[in-house]
Amino acid sequence: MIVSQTQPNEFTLSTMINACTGLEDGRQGRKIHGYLIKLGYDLDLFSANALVDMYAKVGTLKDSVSVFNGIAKADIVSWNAVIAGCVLLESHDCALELFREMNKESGVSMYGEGVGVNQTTLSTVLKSIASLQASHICRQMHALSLKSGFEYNNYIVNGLVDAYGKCGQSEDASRVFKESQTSDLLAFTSMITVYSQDGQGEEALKLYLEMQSQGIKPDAFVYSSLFNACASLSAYEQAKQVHVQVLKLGFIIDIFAGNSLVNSYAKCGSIDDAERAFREIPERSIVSWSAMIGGMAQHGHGRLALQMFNEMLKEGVAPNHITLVSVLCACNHAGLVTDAKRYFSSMEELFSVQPMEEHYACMIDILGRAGKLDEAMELVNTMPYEANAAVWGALLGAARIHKNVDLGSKAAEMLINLEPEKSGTHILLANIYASAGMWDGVAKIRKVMKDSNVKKEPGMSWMEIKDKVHTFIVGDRSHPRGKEIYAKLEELSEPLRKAGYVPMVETDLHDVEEREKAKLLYHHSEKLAVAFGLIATPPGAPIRVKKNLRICLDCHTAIKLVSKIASREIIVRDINRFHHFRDGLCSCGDYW
DNA sequence: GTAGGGTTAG
Repeated sequence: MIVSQTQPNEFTLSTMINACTGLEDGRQGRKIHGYLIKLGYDLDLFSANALVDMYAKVGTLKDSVSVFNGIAKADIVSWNAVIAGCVLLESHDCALELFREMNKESGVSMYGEGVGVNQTTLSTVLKSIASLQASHICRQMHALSLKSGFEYNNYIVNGLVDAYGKCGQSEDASRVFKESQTSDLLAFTSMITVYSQDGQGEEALKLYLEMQSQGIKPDAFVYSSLFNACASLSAYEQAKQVHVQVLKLGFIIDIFAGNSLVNSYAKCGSIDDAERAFREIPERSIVSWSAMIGGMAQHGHGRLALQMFNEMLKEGVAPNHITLVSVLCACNHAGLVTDAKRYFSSMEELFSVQPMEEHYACMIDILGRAGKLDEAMELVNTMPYEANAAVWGALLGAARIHKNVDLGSKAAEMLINLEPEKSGTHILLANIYASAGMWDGVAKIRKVMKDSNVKKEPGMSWMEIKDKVHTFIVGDRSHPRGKEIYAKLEELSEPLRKAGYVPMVETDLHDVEEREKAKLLYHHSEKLAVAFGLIATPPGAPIRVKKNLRICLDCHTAIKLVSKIASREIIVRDINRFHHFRDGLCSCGDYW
């Protein structure tokens, strides 16, 4: 019997195209497309939609759009697929444009019923909104989701939480999340991520507990965000606990969570734990290396950071622009000016990374800190960028260290123009005036701050004991062990005085009486936190403190002496870097 | 048939 060969029909072929998409075989997909045309099936809507999807995922956006444009009567799946293609290839404006066009056709069009939008459409478009950080459009999409009754769909909830979060609207994200009452893992992850990226580490950890109490099983995504929450809180014990849970759950730690863990331990003040975590990552990526090098830089271990960088190069890993910022940063914190110059001038040739604004800012900071103010200014004048706040900030810092009133006032003026709301500029300038004995200048700044209503941003410090984070604000007595803390400071005042500590009352800009001022200064948040550390941890244990601003000059001096008097290692993470106080000295070498 | 969450610097 003769069996005639069966010709594939359009159903078979569209199924095969989907298979190619799944197998990421774009070449095969293209071949089948040829078949479809040859057999005259290319006008079949199912096949065309499959092609739009296939080209977007394993071909080119151009081909995807071209097939889409050839569809006579695109249905909602065609639109969703082509929009998803734009999102996938990060043509977010294109995605929004198509979405608008699609809406235009939502009414009664020349083909009759419009295609409308469904949950898939909104969920896809929300991703573009997140990437573009378009908060205005996000609000519109939210309204549209409510109008369409999609607010309880997990994809939509997750999309809205994510988009609001990326647009910097964490309160809206949190409202959507709470109202949805979802128990979806991805929505929880998005919300936890929003909190941790918004500096609300406590909220992130709380939500993680709630998630567990609901019996939702976490995965590696959740942990990478959680480690970031620990990093932002500088919560070392928390990071360790979460790390133990990851190990217990038997996750072979994935690269993202591993990188977050390295970063977290470094930011929590333990560079040794960070390095152990780093060594345990099976296949280290450029992010792992950058995190490790950046961590060492922040801790002031410049030479070690450079060694790490060389090790990375030996392993054949190419640095990116962030790695090189970290390398320069390492040179900066360790005062390695010559090395920095070498890396800066050869980075393009050796690593094909063109110096960006960040690299210039870093290099200017290095030169300025080292007292090479002329060289720094020359770089400012010759670089291909307009000097930004980072550059003027670096110059202001250099002017403070090297007591250069002219440069200081110039930089401060520029900075106040660029960032009028920040009080730190005024305070640094006051420091410069004070160190030059220009008290009328200090008084003038005090007046300017009062008149222009620039409030000194409240300094806060944190100290973690077991799994609790204790917060301190200047002069605050509400801590349960407040009495003991103040008694400890009182007890320290005599040995401090004997060791040469003189309160630097002059540069304090609080508008209060002189005597009141000395008291305030002595009860700065970082001093309270350190005193608490002394009474709440066993003798000899390191004390880890985090501050939301730069550590103040007076506290820096005092804590150096306390480290000697109390024989304690004291680690303070301020907004810029770590200060390791030991035996009367600080790892920053007093340049920060 | 079309849709979702995570990492490094300043």
